[in-house]
This record gives sequence, C-alpha cells and structure tokens, in this order.
Amino acid sequence: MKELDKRYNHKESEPRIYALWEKSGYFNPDKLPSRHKEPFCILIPPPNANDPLHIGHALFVTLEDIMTRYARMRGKKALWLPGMDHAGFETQVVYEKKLQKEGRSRLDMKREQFYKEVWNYTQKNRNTVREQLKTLGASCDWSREVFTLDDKVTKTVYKTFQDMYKEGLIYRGERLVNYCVKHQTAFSELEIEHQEKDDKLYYLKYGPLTVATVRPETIFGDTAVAVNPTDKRYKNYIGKKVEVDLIIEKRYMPVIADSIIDPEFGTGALKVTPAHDQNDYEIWQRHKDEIGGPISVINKNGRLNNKAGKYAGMKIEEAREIVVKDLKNKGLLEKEEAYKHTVALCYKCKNIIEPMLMKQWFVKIEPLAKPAIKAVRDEKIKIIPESQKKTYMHWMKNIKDWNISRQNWWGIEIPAWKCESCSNSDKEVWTITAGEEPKKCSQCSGSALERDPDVFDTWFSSGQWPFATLGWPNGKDFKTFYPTSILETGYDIIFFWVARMIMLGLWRTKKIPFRLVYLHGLVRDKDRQKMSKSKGNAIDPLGVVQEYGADALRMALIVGNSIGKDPTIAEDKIRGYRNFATKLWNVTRFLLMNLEDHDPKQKAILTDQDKKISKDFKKFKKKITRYMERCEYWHSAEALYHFMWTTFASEILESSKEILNGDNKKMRKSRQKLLLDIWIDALTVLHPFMPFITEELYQYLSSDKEPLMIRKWPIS
RNA sequence: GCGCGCUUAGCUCAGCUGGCUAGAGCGCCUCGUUUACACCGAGGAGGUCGGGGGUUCGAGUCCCUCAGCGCGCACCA
Repeated sequence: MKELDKRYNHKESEPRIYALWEKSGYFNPDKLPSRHKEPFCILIPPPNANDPLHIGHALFVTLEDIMTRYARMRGKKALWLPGMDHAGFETQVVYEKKLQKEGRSRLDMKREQFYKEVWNYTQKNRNTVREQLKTLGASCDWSREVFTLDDKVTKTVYKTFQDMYKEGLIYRGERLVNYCVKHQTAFSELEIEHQEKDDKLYYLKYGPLTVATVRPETIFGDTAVAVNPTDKRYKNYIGKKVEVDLIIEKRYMPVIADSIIDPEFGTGALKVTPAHDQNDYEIWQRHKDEIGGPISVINKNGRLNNKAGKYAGMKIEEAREIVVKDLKNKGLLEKEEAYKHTVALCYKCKNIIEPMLMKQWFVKIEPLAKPAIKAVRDEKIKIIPESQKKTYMHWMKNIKDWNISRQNWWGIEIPAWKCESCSNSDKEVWTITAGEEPKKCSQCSGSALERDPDVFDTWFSSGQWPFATLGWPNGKDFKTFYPTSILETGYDIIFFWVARMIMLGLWRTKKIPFRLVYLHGLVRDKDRQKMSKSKGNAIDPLGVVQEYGADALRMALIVGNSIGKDPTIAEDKIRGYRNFATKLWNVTRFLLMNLEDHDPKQKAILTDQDKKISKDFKKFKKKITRYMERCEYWHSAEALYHFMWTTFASEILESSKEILNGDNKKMRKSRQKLLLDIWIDALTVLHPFMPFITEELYQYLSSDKEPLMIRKWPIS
C-alpha cells in the first residue's frame, strides 16, 4: 500500500474522484447493478441559468446529494435529475441590466434578436452552473439534464394550457392586476411586497361631501362616492347624485352604500376609483347597476392619460403634487394629514405597484387547490418541517385566481391566437393550440389571427417540472420514477413553486408529484444577516471549495443546520471541517502504516475489549441510519464528526497503539482487522456528507473494484 | 390586523413522545516540538435553559401569562 502525504490535497483529489464517478456511470440509475431495484428520485430545483451559483445553492446541492447518495447506498435505483431554469422575468431583468451597462436597450431591439441573445447568454451560464454543481460533488445523472425551454417541457406546458382551457380552468379576463410601471408587466400577487410608507391623506371637497384619499391624482377616474349604509350622516345622499368639481370638469357622482366602508375612517365617505384600486374595483363589481364602468387614467408607462385633461403625460408623483396644488387653489382641499399605510411594491425594483385594468390569462384556482389541500391534509404528501404545512394550508385556503400572463419577451410564449375579424372590444375570440400555429380561427374559419404577445409566468412552467422532466404521459422515466420521492427546496418558494407543482401535478397526472417535501432555510452569515453581493458578506461557494475543499463546505452547511431554520455559515466553520478532513486522512495514514502484516483473511479473535468496541460501533451505525431515515442530517453529521475524531481517533486508536506495537501477533492482527473494518464502515456512512475524501480513502483501504458510492450501507 | 416561529455556555446551535449530575462545534485559558495528524494532543474555565405562574414524585422539555426578536400573510381609502 502506498505511503500517504501528511495532508490531504483536495484540489488534486476532488476533480479526479468526480471523474472516477462519472466514468463508473453510476449516476445514471439504468447503469447501476441489478440489485438496485426500488426507484428513488429527486428532481433538482432548477437553478436560474442567468448567474453562477451562490451559497444558498450549495446548501440544496449538499442536501439533495446526501439524500441521493444515501438512497443509492441503500440499494435504491437512485435518480437525481438535473436541470436549469430559463427563469423568464428574472433572466430578462438580468439581461436588461447587462444591456444597460453596454449602453443598449431591449426597446431598441427586435424581439427575435433579444430572445436570441438571451438564449445564448443562458446557454453559457448553463455550462458554468453545471461545472459548479460537479465541483460541489453533485451525483446528478447528466445524461438526463433538462432545460425549461427544451421541447419536452414547452410541449407539455402548451398541452396543459390547452387542456385547462378546454376544461374551463383557464380564462381570459379583464381584471385589476398588479402592474409594475418600471418593468411594464403584470404580476401575480406573490411577486409583490408590502411595505409601510409615510404618505399624506388628503381631504377633498367632493360636492357637498368630503372624501379622504391618498391618491388625489386619480380623481379623473372616479365613478362614485361610497358610504356605509348605516352611516346617518350620509343617509339622505344614498341613491342620489352629487355634483363634484374634478378641476378639469364637473361630474355627477352617484352615492352608493356599501358595508365595506368604515365610517370611522376619514370622513366615512370614499371616492370610488375602480380602475386603480382593488377595493374600489370590488365595490364596482357589487354595484354595476348603479355606477358606470371603470375609467383608467394611467397608462402603461405610469403617466396620466388623456382622461386626465391637462394633467395628461405627467408621472404619478408629479401629477399628485400639481393636482393637490390646483385643488388647494380652487378651495377644494379641506385639509391634509400625515398618514402611515402599507403600499404594494414590485419585489424586484421596489417601485410602487399600480393596480391596472388589463386583459390577462388566469387560472381558475379553486378546483386545483381543493385536491392539493386534501393531499397534504391526508399526508399523501408530507411536508417537513411541520410548521410549513400550516403556512401551506393557510395560503391554499385563501388562494386567488392566478394571473399567468407576463408582458415579457423571454419566456414560453402563450399558444393563443386572437381572431381579428370576429373579436371586438366586447368579445375576444381565441384559438388555443398545443403550440402549433393555427391556420384558421376556430369560430369563423378566418385566417386573420394574431398571437398573444405575452409569455407565461415562469412558475406556470416550473410548476409542471415533475411530470414534464420525466416525460409525461408515456415516458419510461415517468412510469418508473413518478411520483418522485422527495422534493427538496427552500421554504421561501413554498407558494411559488411547491404549491403550484402539487396543484398542477395532481390535475395533470391524477397523482401526487412527490411524497415528501423537505424545506430548508436561508443561509445567513455569522451575524445572522442575509447574504447578498451588495452587502459584501456573500460567500462564494466555489472560492471556498478552492481553499478548503467541497467536503469541508458540505459539512459546514449541514452540521448545526436543523431543518427549516436559517443556517449560518462562516469561514472558520468551514476551516474546522477542512481540519476534520485532514484528520480522516491521517487516521487512514496511521492505519496503513500499521497494516504491513495485515491479513484480510485473518479470522478475528476478539478480546472482551474488542467485542465492546464492535458492539458500540454497531449501535452507532444504527443511530446514524435512524437519523438518515428521519432526514435529520445535521444529527448524522455531528455524530459522525464526534465518533470519527473523538471516539475512534482519540480513544480507540490511542488505546490500540500498545497492541499494535506489542509482541502478541494474534492480538495485533485481530485488532488490525477490527480497526480496519470499523474505519471502512465509518467512511461509508460518512460518504453522503463528504463524498470525495471518503471515496479517495476507500480506494486506499479496500480492494473492492467498485467505488464507495455504491457500497452497501453497512447495516443489517 | 391575522398567522407562524424563536429566546439553552462569549458565538452558532443540538436536546424526539417530561427522568440531565444540561450537551456539541467554534472561541477562550494552561501545558505539550511523543515518527498518524500543530489543519495536532492533554487538561480546564464557562449556563439560576428570556421573566413570572401552573400541572407533576420529577420540567430546558407540557399548560397559562408577560417581555424581546424574527418571519409569513393581509383590499383599510
């Protein structure tokens, strides 16, 4: 046996070991030995193909690799299917920033050109990300890698859209949607944030009444005044019309009664602007007979439109200031007071979200949510940590129809064509296909068709990830691996992704998409701060791997990271596990130095002490296995660390030195065997956590031709 | 406003259905150039388990309550 250096050289070893695994072919479940029968499958939460991986990715990679390697060693037909996400809006934003730096703009480009450039950009990033995943030790089956714009995905997405439309689960509707003026697209309610803001509440003279508003610039879109039906002050006005001076014109406003009005707030009278306020929109819905339709006064650039008379063309904040000034001059401003309220912001640019009246595609969500609630309630799908199950339930029970239209260029285009000849302003006639361009309108057989320029919300396609990747409905993998075993991801995307996969999976396949949802926390720095590039506290996982090795990083991410809590990581923690790797290396080195007359066929003659060591180790292996079965990886990792360093190296090995140096050959040989057996098994159970060094050491210690990665888990 | 979670050694955290004389890693202190390892070894200091009350033979662990911190959801003009 070869003499080892004093230190483990991870830089040299890790790439070599990864190559050895790839050569073995065992990342591919079809190439595993035939004893691997029971299917096991994890689908990667596809990283965005617009940026290199960050430390948060390293956490999911480690967890999922542990799960996969463990399953594989337990004799399962294990598949960890890799893929990457085109990440529609996210990528468009990243690329537009890049363009901006180059002094270019999307708006100066043809859509096709922009799409092509982003395509090339994502393909380049895919290569980077793939190499990074390999560096971290991910045992993915690269022969099955999927991109969310691959044919098999887009075709599935089109088909789902078409079938849902046929079933009436998708409809086209004009709704008040969350619109970001900067990004010029609508969002679902998940992509907006709420934040407290100091504003002013303006009391406007509104004919004979006074209304309170934070948005005086929308008065041109007012269609009514609403009061509470029980409010005595306004009793005589209800049902009548009042003449209101709107600066640019005088208009008669109906006074309506609606119980949503809080008499305590402001003056107890509300100006109703259905086109620019969610609440007002709903009031209009309830009082359509009494008041006219919504009047939009803001355009898609966030400026007032020609309904606002002389204010047309002004930006919202600017218009507000001037309108207030003019109202004041006309004596229409009664008073203003400081007011703190919550506003909706774009999650990306933090600009205020404008509620806008737009025609969009919506998913009728309730029929999908019901079975999704049931599946989790009945534990067909188990969610850990348990607390997240409550979050899921709460959201699902209050879920709203899902706007899946995005006014972006980068993404999967919606396969919907509008007939120019039979559509009019009241009625749109659409032809929906499974992707192919229709020759004629489904209604009038005319050929004047125009495709909806919008693309899908990315989550509408990633929500179909489990069955799309596996080749629904007839693919071999779909039949073998669906429903998948574990869905592992961060708790921050439980609604965006997990909930949608459950709903769409159940609807499309009539089966749950996965059995267990494991939700990890968000990586923080040692002061519990979120990591971000701008704060300068971000740890680059690949830099860390260079310095300390992937194994050290993996351990540092797992130990002390109980499920669902936000883990912290700092460099000295990673250094600690690099030291652990050195320890493992030197223990092995010591064993090899004391093995010169070791005889593998030696029958062990166990002393009482040997028996105790052996028995304790059996118990230890059982404990680790129990932790693995419960997905308590932080417990396993910590216990392994303690056993291998303290118990084995400091205690067992130290107390064996006398025997190993002694004259009793039989005892010496027997102890050699005992130590070697235990150590190999310990390396085996450590393998899912620190795959590189364990594999490397196994190659020195064992005569086995097969790599450690498929060695049987050492428990009976 | 509604909901969820957290508070255990200087720091980061374990501690399942109550039995702990309360643990780990890092950090700190003392000693040690012993051929596996100084990315090491030997030893050590350090906690009234956020406050108060209750249940129990027994509570870090269960219940109530107060305080502080964090997060999620939310149409108050």
